[in-house]
Amino acid sequence: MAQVKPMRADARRNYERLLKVAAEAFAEHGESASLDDIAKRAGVGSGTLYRHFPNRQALLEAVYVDAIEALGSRADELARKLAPGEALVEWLYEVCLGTIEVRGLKSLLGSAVSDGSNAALTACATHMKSAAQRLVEAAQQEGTLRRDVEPVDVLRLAHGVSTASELANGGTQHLRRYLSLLTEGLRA
Amino acid sequence: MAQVKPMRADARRNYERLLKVAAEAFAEHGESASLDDIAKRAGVGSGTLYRHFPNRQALLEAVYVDAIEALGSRADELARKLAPGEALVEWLYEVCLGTIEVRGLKSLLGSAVSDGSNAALTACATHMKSAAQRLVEAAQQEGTLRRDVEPVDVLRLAHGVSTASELANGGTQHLRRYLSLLTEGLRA
DNA sequence: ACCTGAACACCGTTCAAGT
DNA sequence: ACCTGAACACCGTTCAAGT
Repeated sequence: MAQVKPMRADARRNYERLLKVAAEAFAEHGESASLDDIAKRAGVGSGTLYRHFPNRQALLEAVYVDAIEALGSRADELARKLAPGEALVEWLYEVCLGTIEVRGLKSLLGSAVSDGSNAALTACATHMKSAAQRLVEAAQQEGTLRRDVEPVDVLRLAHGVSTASELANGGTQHLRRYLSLLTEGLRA
Repeated sequence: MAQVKPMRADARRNYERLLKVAAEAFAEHGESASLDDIAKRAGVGSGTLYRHFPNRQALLEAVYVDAIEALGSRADELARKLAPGEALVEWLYEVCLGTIEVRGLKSLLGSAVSDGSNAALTACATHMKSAAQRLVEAAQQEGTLRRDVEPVDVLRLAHGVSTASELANGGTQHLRRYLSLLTEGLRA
């Protein structure tokens, strides 16, 4: 595999400034924060932003890679602590909570589990799908989860539950309840 | 109640042209079709569009009132033909199908069942909610639907199921299956 | 009373010119 | 190799001037 060529010092500095500022901007203004504004706040020409991140999805992915990684690890932690079925339910809860609380994450995860999925987010898509797969297969093995659902179905439905929750004042008051309705339906 | 003042002939003509063109534009380009383009295609200054429809939601609502009315009537038709529980399920299916196939309708129904709901769409919001209420209460009476769900919950969750379905190639291949997972969870 | 369209303040994206 | 920022083609929205 080709080693990634190290960036020039100024390029690396700009890249990191952009990431930092973008994270703040997405947190503040949501997933549709102005890219031009991000470049300006990072003290960088707009072209530089495009050089590093060819589109909004690429920037979103770069900003939230860590959060996605964490969700993946969380799946394994829960798998060690809880029975498979419970681990899946709890993981889905945390995924939903993340997509609601960490503004911008939802858009990214949404396109990650969408079919016409951008090649650029294959990375985080496969990461989420493999985490889901481990929990789904274990729960099916255990016999508590329907056998006719695939990992990607579960992720899409969780995305739907987040969307439904957000319709209530954009909050999380109903998240547990809405999710439990889904998990009732998923039960074997 | 105050009688609505009849519009001047040219105003009424513009209003109708705008509605017609907007319906085409939303169908073609989705709910975020360019308003400026709609005005141009209707042969009207952009200010005229704003005079009749102060914002995008207002225009969306005007375009889809009929479709919403139809969904409401459909609820009652189904209630006459089917057992309460089945009527609710079938109605939700048709609602989801509508929001996926009639581009632009989803955005409108989404904000209709959202809490921070614009006063302007109270009309179609109450319409959908009352249709849902009739089916929900009947099904609860019958004993096939959980008693801890409210009509608005059901509408929000249906919106979530549509969203989940759209993540699969924007199609309806999985709609029945995803919806049935939800209705399993809703069963008393 | 209603319409027009220029004007404004924003977008995202590209690319020639600079270092 | 990378950066800059002007330039372009778009938005939505407002409002003075016209009928």
